[in-house]
Amino acid sequence: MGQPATLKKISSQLNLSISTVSRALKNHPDISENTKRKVKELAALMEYEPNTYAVNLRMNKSKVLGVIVPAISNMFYDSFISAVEEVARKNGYSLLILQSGDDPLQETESLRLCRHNRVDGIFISVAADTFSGSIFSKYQESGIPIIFFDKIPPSGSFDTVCMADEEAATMAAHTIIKYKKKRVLALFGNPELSITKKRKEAFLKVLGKENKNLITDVQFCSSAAEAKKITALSIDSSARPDHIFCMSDEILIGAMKALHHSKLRIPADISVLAISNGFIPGLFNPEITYIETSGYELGKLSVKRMLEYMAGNTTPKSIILPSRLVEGGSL
Amino acid sequence: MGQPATLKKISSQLNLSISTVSRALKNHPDISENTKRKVKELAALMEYEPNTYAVNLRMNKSKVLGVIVPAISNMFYDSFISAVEEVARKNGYSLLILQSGDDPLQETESLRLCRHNRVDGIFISVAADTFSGSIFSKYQESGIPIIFFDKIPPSGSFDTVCMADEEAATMAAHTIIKYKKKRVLALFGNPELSITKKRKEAFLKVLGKENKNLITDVQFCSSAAEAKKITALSIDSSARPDHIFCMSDEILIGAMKALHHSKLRIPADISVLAISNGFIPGLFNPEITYIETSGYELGKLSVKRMLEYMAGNTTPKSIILPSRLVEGGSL
DNA sequence: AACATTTCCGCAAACATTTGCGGAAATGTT
DNA sequence: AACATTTCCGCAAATGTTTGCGGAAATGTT
Repeated sequence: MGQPATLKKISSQLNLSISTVSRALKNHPDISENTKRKVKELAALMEYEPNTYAVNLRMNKSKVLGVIVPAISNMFYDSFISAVEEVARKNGYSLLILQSGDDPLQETESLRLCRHNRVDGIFISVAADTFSGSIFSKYQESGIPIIFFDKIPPSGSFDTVCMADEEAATMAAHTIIKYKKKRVLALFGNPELSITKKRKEAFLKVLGKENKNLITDVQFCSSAAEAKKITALSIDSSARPDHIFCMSDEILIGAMKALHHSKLRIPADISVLAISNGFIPGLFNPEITYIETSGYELGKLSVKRMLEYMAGNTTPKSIILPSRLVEGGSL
Repeated sequence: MGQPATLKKISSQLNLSISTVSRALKNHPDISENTKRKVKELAALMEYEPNTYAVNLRMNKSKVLGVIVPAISNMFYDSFISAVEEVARKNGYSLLILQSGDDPLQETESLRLCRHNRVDGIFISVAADTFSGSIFSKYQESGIPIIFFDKIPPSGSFDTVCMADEEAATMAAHTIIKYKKKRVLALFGNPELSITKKRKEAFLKVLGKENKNLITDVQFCSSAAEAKKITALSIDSSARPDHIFCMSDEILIGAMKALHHSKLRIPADISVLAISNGFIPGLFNPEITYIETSGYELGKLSVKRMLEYMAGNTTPKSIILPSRLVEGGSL
């Protein structure tokens, strides 16, 4: 394996033209079976591998998909990326991965990098502070398909693949009512995110009207540490909640740390319900009951939509992944 | 943002040659400040972005690094990738991510994809079943630098960046002795992996000679489920261990599930010590004492080594990341 | 004013590939 | 045997850059 083989080298060895070799390797009908065989044999021997850059330059496409997430080191995004990688690979695509670090500047920079690397499509879960969709519109106009997943821009008509946020939150609320809880501490994430808004509204819509004698304390926390602090404060107060609802894994982790510090028993003294990717709830004792929002499934759906889009179906779609209740022992 | 701008378009608008525009944008001394200014202004206006493929083709390098891991969805590899992305980005590199799924075939295929995409360097943690380093040697001969991290091939002289496996295991053993444990259930991972071998040997080296009246039960488990089963069996047996040592996060999770099912108290009835990336131990109550092996730090070291290598320092190096004990409440 | 030097820029080749077009040779049709 | 058709292959342009080389114009030196 010295210098990589090229069409030129193969062609000169066989006294053929470059174009003939190129066509032979792609089974072009113009080329006789005989020469095809000879070319393919030599190509295999020389471990020929087409130069992606020349191909991409010529074809003006890259067979690479960009993925932009706030952070790679996060169970949800991991499973998402993992699924995307799997399906993408099967369809001949590779993945370029960028983190935005929840920073709009770095997010824009990542978009630029995607364009710079001429990716064929972009998956993006927007940073917490991304306020406007204008940047995204600009990229879409330039023809490169963008699929938004999980966290989507607040405005604009884009292609989105989301959890059934309303459904999950509604399901959570109904479950809480079913268990006849009296005082609920409801922990939500960053209030600026559409995902938070959607979940909160759906949650309150049910708890507000269906149940008069249920007190709901809604709190926002944008980190596990904050969730821990708020939970600790709440369970030490005179009006201790008998239930905690956590909008995400991160929040669940914070809440559980606070609960561990107290001597409260789950679910006897206080019950817990979360919306989660599924991994974290299983680590606690008892396992936490949760409403599943699978990053893995979301990933699969996203690639599927992307391939569809690239096949020509470009009218914006909003795809929603249904959720389901997974019983643990915390409720 | 219609059709992407090219040097040609800029040059024709300014009545300059392509080469002049190219040079102006790179501050070549041959070009006058005046034309430089004009060119740069128009380039900015047209949102010119050099076509990576043309550049890569011409320069024969890609500014992309390949990362091959058994699975993306794994706390350790996440944090590793996260660190690599951070540092790589700062140095102008992007990341191509592939999973091997612990499958040697897919691993080879991933290597092929890296070559196909003409990456400038590869980071790889080998699949469990990768037996020989011959494939890797072949790639190295072709000039593309490969850095092995965490799980490295059993033979051959390669560039490696590893945890201080011996040190960590030795530290674990000494800690166990210090706490005067009598019966230890020691859970290790896949026995075929060099990382398992190294940790097991170092661990037994200490426990074997320094302490005669300490019984060590060594078991191998290649999944959390298996670890759970083995732990459950062990703690139900007549000779119940008073300590459990877990070689990895995955094993810790399995062991803890078994412990949760029992009524044993930690650390009163049974103590726990793990080698871990740091995230999982903090989720339990009490938090598990662990010896830290930071994927994040490993990632930083790996990129550093890669850059060094690409700068010309190509004599193989074996870099080791020291470990430290993090006190929880499980011991 | 004649020459040497510097400043600034363009020509053209090269990177590896794809593909429309044209054309020679072989085969088929009267 | 003359013509039409098919089979098989090469020419050349195009993709967007980078860069060695050469050369005209401007400036500097006697």
